[in-house]
Amino acid sequence: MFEGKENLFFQAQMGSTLRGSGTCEDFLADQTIDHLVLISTCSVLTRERAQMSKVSQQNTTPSVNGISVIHTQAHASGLQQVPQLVPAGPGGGGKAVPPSKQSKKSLPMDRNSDEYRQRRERNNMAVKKSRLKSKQKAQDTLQRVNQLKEENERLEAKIKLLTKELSVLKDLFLEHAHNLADNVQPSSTENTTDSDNAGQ
Amino acid sequence: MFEGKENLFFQAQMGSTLRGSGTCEDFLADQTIDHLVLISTCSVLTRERAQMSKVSQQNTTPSVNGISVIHTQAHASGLQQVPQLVPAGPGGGGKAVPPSKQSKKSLPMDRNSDEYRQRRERNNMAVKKSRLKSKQKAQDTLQRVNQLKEENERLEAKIKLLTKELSVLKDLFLEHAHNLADNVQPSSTENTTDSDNAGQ
DNA sequence: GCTGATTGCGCAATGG
DNA sequence: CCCATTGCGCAATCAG
Repeated sequence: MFEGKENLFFQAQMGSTLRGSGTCEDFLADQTIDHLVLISTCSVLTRERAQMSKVSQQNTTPSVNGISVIHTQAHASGLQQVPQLVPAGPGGGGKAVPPSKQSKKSLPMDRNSDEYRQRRERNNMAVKKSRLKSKQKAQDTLQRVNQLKEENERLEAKIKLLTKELSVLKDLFLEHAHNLADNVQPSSTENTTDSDNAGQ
Repeated sequence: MFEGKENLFFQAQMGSTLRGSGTCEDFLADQTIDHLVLISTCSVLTRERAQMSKVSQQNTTPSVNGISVIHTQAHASGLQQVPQLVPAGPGGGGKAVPPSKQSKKSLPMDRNSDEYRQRRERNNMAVKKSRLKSKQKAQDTLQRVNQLKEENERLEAKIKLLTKELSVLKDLFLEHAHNLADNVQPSSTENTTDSDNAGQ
C-alpha cells in the first residue's frame, strides 16, 4: 500500500479527474494550509542555485478561492540541449525563422487547458496499460522458461529410459543370436562363451 | 536520434552537470529568448484551470544574468491525497499536528541545494543502470526461451530416433525369437517362415 | 543512518 | 488524430 503517496509540498496535483478526490478537496478547502504551502514554498524559493541548473516555467493560476494556486509543472524531464522549439520564436531571435505556420505545432500547448489535461490523462492511462502489458509479457516469458525446462526434463528422462530399454533389448538380441548360433551349429567347439556375452 | 529533445519552453532544465552543455548555455546567453519564454509563460499563466487541478511549487531564482530564472520543478507525480506532509505545519491547520521533530524529514529538502541536485543526479544514474539491467535480463530470458526451445527440438528428435531404433530391434528380437522357437522345435508344423528371416 | 537499487508514476517525443 | 511505446526524471521504498 501507499504506492504513490506524494509530496504535496511540491505538487498535490490532482489532475482533471480529481482522482482520490476526497482528501484533495478537503485539502483545498482548507485555506490555511494553502497559506502554509505558499509560505514554505517561498522559503524555499529564497535560495538560489549556485550555478543555476534548470530553467523552467510556472503557471500561477491567480485565484482559486483566494488561494494563489501555483500550477507550476516543470517536469524537468530531459535536459538535452534543445534545438529551438521556441514557437513564439523570431521575436528576439537572430535567425529569421521562416514564417511557416506555427499555429498548432511547436506551440507547447496550454498546460492549463482542459484539452491538455485530457490528453495527459489519456496518455497516462495508456502508459499504465502498456506497462502492465509489458510486465505481463515478461512474466509470461519467465513462465514459459520454466515450462520449457520441465518439458526438457521430461524429455531427458524419456531419452534415458529409451536408451536403457534399447540397451537391454540389444543385449537380449545378442544373447539370442548366440543361442541361434548354438542351435544352428551345435557341433561347433566351445559353448561356454555364452554366459559372458552381455557386452553386446 | 532525438531521444529526449525536450520542450525547452517548459524547462530547458540543464541539470547540475549541464550535460549537453553547448546549446543550453547558448540558450541562456540569449536573453531575448528568455524574455520570450517569460512572456509566453505569462500568457499561459493567464488562463486558469476551471477546476484547479494542481498545486505545486516554484522556485524563482531571482537573477541569473538579469533573466528571472524560474526553477519550478513540479514533477507532479502522484496526486494521491497527501496526509499532511506540510512541514511548517500546525500554523493554520485544523488538526493539531503532534509537535514531533520535523527537523530533517517531512521537510521536502531544498530543491536548489547542491546536495539535492547531487542526490538526484546519483539516483538518476542508478535508475538508468537499474533499467538497463532489467532490460538486459528480460532479453536474456527471451534468449533462454529460444535456447530451451532448440534443446527441446533436439531432444524430441533424439527420442524419435531412439524410438524407431527400439522398434526395429524389437521386431528383430521377435523374429529371432521365432527362429529360436523353430530351431528348438524343428519338428513343428511350418518352417516356411524361415525364408524371410534374413534379418541379421 | 546513508547509499545504491527498485519501483510506480507522470511528462513528452515518437512510432504505428 | 489517437493510442502504444519508450526514455527520462522525481520521489518513495527496499535492501545492504
